[in-house]
Amino acid sequence: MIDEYKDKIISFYQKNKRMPVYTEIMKLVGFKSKNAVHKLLNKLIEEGSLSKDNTGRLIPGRSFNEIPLLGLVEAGFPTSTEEALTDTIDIGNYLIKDKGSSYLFEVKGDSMIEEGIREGDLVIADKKGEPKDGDIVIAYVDGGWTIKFLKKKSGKTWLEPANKNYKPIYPTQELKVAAIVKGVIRKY
Amino acid sequence: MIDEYKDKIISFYQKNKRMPVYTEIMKLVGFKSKNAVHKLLNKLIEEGSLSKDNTGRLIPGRSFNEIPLLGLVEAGFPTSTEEALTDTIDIGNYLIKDKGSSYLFEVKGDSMIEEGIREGDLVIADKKGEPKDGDIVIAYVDGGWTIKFLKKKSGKTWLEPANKNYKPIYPTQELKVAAIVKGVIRKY
DNA sequence: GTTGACGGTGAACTAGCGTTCACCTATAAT
DNA sequence: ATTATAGGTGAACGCTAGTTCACCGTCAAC
Repeated sequence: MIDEYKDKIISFYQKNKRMPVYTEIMKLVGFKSKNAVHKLLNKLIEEGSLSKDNTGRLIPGRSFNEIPLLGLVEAGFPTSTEEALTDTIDIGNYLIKDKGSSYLFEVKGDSMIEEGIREGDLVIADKKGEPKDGDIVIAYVDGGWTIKFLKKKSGKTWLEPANKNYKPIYPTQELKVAAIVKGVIRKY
Repeated sequence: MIDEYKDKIISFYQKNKRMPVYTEIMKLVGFKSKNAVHKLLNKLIEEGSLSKDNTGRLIPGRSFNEIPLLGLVEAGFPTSTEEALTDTIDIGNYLIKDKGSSYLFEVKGDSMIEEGIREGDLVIADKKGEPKDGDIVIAYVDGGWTIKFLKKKSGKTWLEPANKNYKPIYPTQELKVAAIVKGVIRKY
């Protein structure tokens, strides 16, 4: 019962990007009294699904933005119902450190295929930060944009693909590293 | 100036998982009057960074959860400052269709390497839905959990790795498909 | 049968939120 | 020089949110 209520509140949060107020929860779960809502919320807070910040305002709990991380594939789904669902992750926070300087790009071509980056994948790139040897970067080189490994050695800087069929790129004119790739996401 | 204000409000939202109230915005941006906040918000709403729902409550705009998608890597960063930043994506919504039946697993081993799924990657798997031929699945087979391609043909069902060094798995006892892989994420 | 805990209704109270109005001060336009 | 506009202060106000109190029926424990 209480889990149904929680799910409804979570749905509301997902949909409206904010927590519902008492009267809205009343309608959501079918109560006729704000006091019932109050007691429900206290329970949810007690079990940790929800919390209030220092000003007493309702803020979503972990289960609102995060999804459970069940460990290694080898471990499979936890047998003992409940338990072990401790770890959860907010994918956005996991992938994006510095929002505001992060951008997504769609990958074209197979030059990074051996690194597991395929055509159609999205890569998360951060404009901030100092690119290091070995980083995957979005770079402007010799008149075009590309995604490659950045190599730095003894003062030289060049790009290397992750595909035996392509050759390293030793810039003839300019090599501008615009962003460092921080993550890859693929949807099936 | 106004963009600074917006960034501060966004930061507040990221941190507290809720929109600030007028007095909080006052402190955030250094105003001494709630009316100034009111006028600021009207501007932000007008330019679409923010909005109010039908009950008049403040809800975050697209820029709060989403990050810009700049198109193909080949296109690089837009030259004309501003413009073309139209497309943005909320990574969570992009990857997860049915929250509540979605789980994350960490990949071990290299059996899916040719599909671009590597050790250490996280996969998003959905318990709901009917697994089809060709889907990547989390399955329990012959006493262990694994991630593989699901193959169905003429009444037979088996698993295939994406690695020439491994052989297909024709289940001797049981084959239980527990979840369908909907996405892959990798962090560098 | 009695008691107590649980989960809910209904009503009342207060703090504070969002709005509005009057007013002020630079800066730019005329 | 004058005017209009943008962007801010300060105060006042109505409304509603969250809280609290009194009360009630149901079910389980004793």
